[in-house]
Parts: sequence; structure tokens; C-alpha cells
Amino acid sequence: MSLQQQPAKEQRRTRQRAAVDEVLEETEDFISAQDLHAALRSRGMSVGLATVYRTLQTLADNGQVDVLHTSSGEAAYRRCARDEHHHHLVCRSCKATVEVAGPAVERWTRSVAKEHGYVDVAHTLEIFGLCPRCAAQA
Amino acid sequence: MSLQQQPAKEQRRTRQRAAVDEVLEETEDFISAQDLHAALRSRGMSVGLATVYRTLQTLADNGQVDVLHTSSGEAAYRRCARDEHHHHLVCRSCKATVEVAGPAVERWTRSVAKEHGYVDVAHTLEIFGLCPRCAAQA
DNA sequence: ATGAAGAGTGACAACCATTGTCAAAATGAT
DNA sequence: ATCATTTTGACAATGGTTGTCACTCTTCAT
Repeated sequence: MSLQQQPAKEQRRTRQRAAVDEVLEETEDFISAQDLHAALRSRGMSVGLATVYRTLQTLADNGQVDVLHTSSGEAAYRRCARDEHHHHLVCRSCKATVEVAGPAVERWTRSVAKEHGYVDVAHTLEIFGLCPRCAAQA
Repeated sequence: MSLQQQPAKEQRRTRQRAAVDEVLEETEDFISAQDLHAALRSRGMSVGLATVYRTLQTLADNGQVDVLHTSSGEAAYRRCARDEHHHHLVCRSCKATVEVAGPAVERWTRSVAKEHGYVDVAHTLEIFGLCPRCAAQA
């Protein structure tokens, strides 16, 4: 959700990064580093935990994955369809995610910041709820 | 920033809770549990770390303080002036905070959620930037 | 007041996500 | 193939937060 993203440093192609990419590609919802690591193990594509953390961090820095912090403070990652800035509507229970754009919100945050003289502004906005499926069986 | 807040359990008045309250009252900006604990120590009003955590958690559950998670995942607490739902414009550097209300944003999140059939919706929205003072000396 | 019942406290251990370390392994260019 | 450089991974270390549990303090009925 942050705005800053580096000039994408030169990187080497490694089995580990390919593995992380693959799982991210196939994972529809936000997933934590720990869970991604576990997913890799269970597929037999074992990758060191530190490497998973490093890879995700790099992807996040390059803006190739979105990061969000759950209410417990744990970071979760997701490869998003749209490239432009957007936000997420996330199911509290199953993590089902919908990408949403809110031009009005973007304008509003900018104007609020300017109004108070704040510069170099970024913002986080996530919407949490129960998706239709989970609400039904609740 | 969350919506849920319990029916405010019965609580006893203790020296420790009064101390935490006092510091919160005098602290303009968001402060972490660790920092609050340190502040208490330095004032000679020593309170156990676990107690500080418990007290802040209770206050947060009762909606008496607002909580926000910094980018590093650390939780920060603040006693806010306005009682109604609102958001914060926070200085990345010095933590200077401005409370802002955004009725339009509230409406927008509700409509987005409804549009996708999500219920029991809550949202987090924080704006980070550099306050005028910090921007000047940067 | 006084005492009983139970909430609250604190020192410490335990947790757990995340980061640091560093020697060994893998990669890309020559 | 060779070498300079990047990357990896097992493990230690960090740091915020929560769990534990015997002891202390509030509260309230007597």
C-alpha cells in the first residue's frame, strides 16, 4: 500500500525466487511469510525461511507485491492484478480479497495533508469484513 | 480505528491505571506500550510492563484510546479528543498527529463493501507524511 | 472497621514474527 | 571452466507482546 518503490535492483534468477513467485502466482489471497514458507515445504519446494522473508521484502520494495499488516501486526503479501495504486476489501475469516480503486479517497487524503502542511504523504486503507460465503455459514 | 468495543467491563481503580491514564492524558501523540512504560519509569511512577500492556489493551477494547500499527508493526496508542469515529494524519518523523474526519470516506467504504456483499465491515485508514516542522528541517 | 472474594499486579518465562550472521553454494559474465 | 559477486540457509539474536502464578490491593457486605 505504500507509494515508494526502488529502481528495481539487478537480481539473479534462482530456484528459490522462482518457487516463491510460483506460489504467489497461484495464491489468490494475502499470505504471510510463515504460511508461504510452509506452503513451499508442503510442495516439496523447500526454501529457507530467511530467504522467503528476503524475497518477499524485495518484491514489496519493487512494488511487485502488495503488503498489508493484519490486526495482529503480521505482514501478509499478495500479487495483485492491477498495477496502479489501489486498496483491498478483505474477508476477516477466509481472507478472500477484492481489489478496489478509490480515486475520491486519494484526492481526499491529498487535500487533507496539504491543508495541514504535511508533505511526502502516503496512506494505508484496508477494508475488513465478512465475505458473502463466510457470512452465510456464520 | 476499529469499530468493535465491548460493553466496558467493571474495573477497579488502581494506582497503575491512574498512572497510565495520566501519561496518556499528557501525551499529545501516539505512543507505544514500551515507550509509555519507559515514560512511567522516568517519572518515578513505576508500573509493570505487563500491566501497561494489559491496561492499554483494555482501554483500546473500550474505545477509550485509539490504536494504530506503525509500519514496523508496533502498536501505538493515543487518547483522542473527539469521540466519534475518525482518522489520523501522522508525522512519520515526530508523530505529530492531526485528527481528521472523512464522512465521504466512510460512505465510500460502506458502499464498496455492500457492492461486494461483505458485511460486518470495518476499516483502517491512516495518513502518514512529514509535518511542516519536520519538513522544514529536513 | 474488618474480612472474604476476586480483580489486578509484576517479575519472569515463553512466544513468535522478523532480522542478523557468515560460511558455503549458485549465478552471470569473461 | 573461472572468477567476482550475489544468494542462500541454518542458526542465533532481537524485540514486541502475551502467558503464568503467587502475591497484593479494591471492593463490598457485614
